[in-house]
Amino acid sequence: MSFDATNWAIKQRGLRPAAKIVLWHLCDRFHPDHGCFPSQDTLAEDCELPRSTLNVHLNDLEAAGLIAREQRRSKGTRRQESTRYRFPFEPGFERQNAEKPGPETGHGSDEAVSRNQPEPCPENGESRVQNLDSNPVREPVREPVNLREGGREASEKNEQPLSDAKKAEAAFWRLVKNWPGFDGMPKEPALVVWMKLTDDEREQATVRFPAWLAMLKAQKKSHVPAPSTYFREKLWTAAPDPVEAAKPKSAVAGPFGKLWMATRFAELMLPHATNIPGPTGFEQAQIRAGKLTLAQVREQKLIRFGWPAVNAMHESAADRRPTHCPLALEEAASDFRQVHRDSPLFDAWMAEHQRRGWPTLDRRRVAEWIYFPSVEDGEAPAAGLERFVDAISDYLTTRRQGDEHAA
DNA sequence: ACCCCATGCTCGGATTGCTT
DNA sequence: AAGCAATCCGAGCATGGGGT
Repeated sequence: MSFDATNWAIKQRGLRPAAKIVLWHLCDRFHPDHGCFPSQDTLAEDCELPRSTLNVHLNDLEAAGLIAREQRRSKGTRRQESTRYRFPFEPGFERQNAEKPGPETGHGSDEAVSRNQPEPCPENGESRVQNLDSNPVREPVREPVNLREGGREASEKNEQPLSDAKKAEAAFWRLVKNWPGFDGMPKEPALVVWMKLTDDEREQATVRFPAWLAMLKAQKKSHVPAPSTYFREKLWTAAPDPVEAAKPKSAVAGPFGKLWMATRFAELMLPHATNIPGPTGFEQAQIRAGKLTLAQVREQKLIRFGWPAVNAMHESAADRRPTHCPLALEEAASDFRQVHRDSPLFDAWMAEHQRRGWPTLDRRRVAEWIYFPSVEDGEAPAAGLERFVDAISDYLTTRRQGDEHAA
């Protein structure tokens, strides 16, 4: 599955609920390297819909330009195979839609570029494949735009806000002039989409472009999506914000695993929150009655409110939901060792928690095996914890500075 | 010839939610 | 409550191919 793809699916608006579910499951079956080709039976089962209804929604999604279907046949046997589904964020999708001549845009090469079977085809109406011209994503030019001299000239001297059309156009050319492979692409669709963005979106698209390119490179993507796709799908939102980029990168980690527990311990090693609520009226009464001491109340409050991030992790873990954990802790976490929840070592760890005033783990709500910093035979948990803290000292320093800065 | 596979499509009926 | 539209569902047929 692809988180990016499902994330994209969930952001689509204006679809019927069931169509959105179909799109989501399609994206769930999408693999960045291999594509997406679930059988209709599989998809229908995923969506808990009958196949007939599934087809209705597939048609809707195709008409909305959110998917393109491509029938496949086995090369050897010519037997029909499950349909391949393409998405707008895939390079092939863009090329099919952008270069196919349309009644309004009028652009496109003479040769067919669709990978669909030539017969039946969109033109003859025997719609076993998509009707490319029904794609509403590609919109007609609403205002004349100068694609050549005007834009380039302006780009040379223009440093003002992107508020009027000419300046926005200039910014467009500055951004795309070095776009990989843009020479051979049609320019107009990209410019049209660009002009529809808000000033703020154009700025974000520009600022984040280098980070986005770097991200593609890191992902070893061989193809850079066309500018029109980048603008239309707002792909820059997937790239780290230059400000946010300074923060540690994270990964999704399951509860009680190495990285999850390392994150939990790292959070506990940070200074606790200071906005701890005072005793409630009931607690004050209990203190007056001698049933509780003020210190006990404060201790309980600290456990409940002192490390909100840890409590949030505990809540997620109760629902078996993972947590985003900083990858900076991964190396230190690799030394963690499994501890059984019914073992004396687990008890010793919880005793260490209590000694430090930390929230403990409930034996009944944890996994059977939990990872803790490695502890030698006869050694107290505190020693293992100390080694872990040493190993992540840089991370903790950065976090403390970050928290101070944020405060 | 018959069956199978994977898909596209249509139809009538049921359900649901909204409006009057 | 009645009417209406949207949505969903199950059944069935068609297409284009392969396998036996």
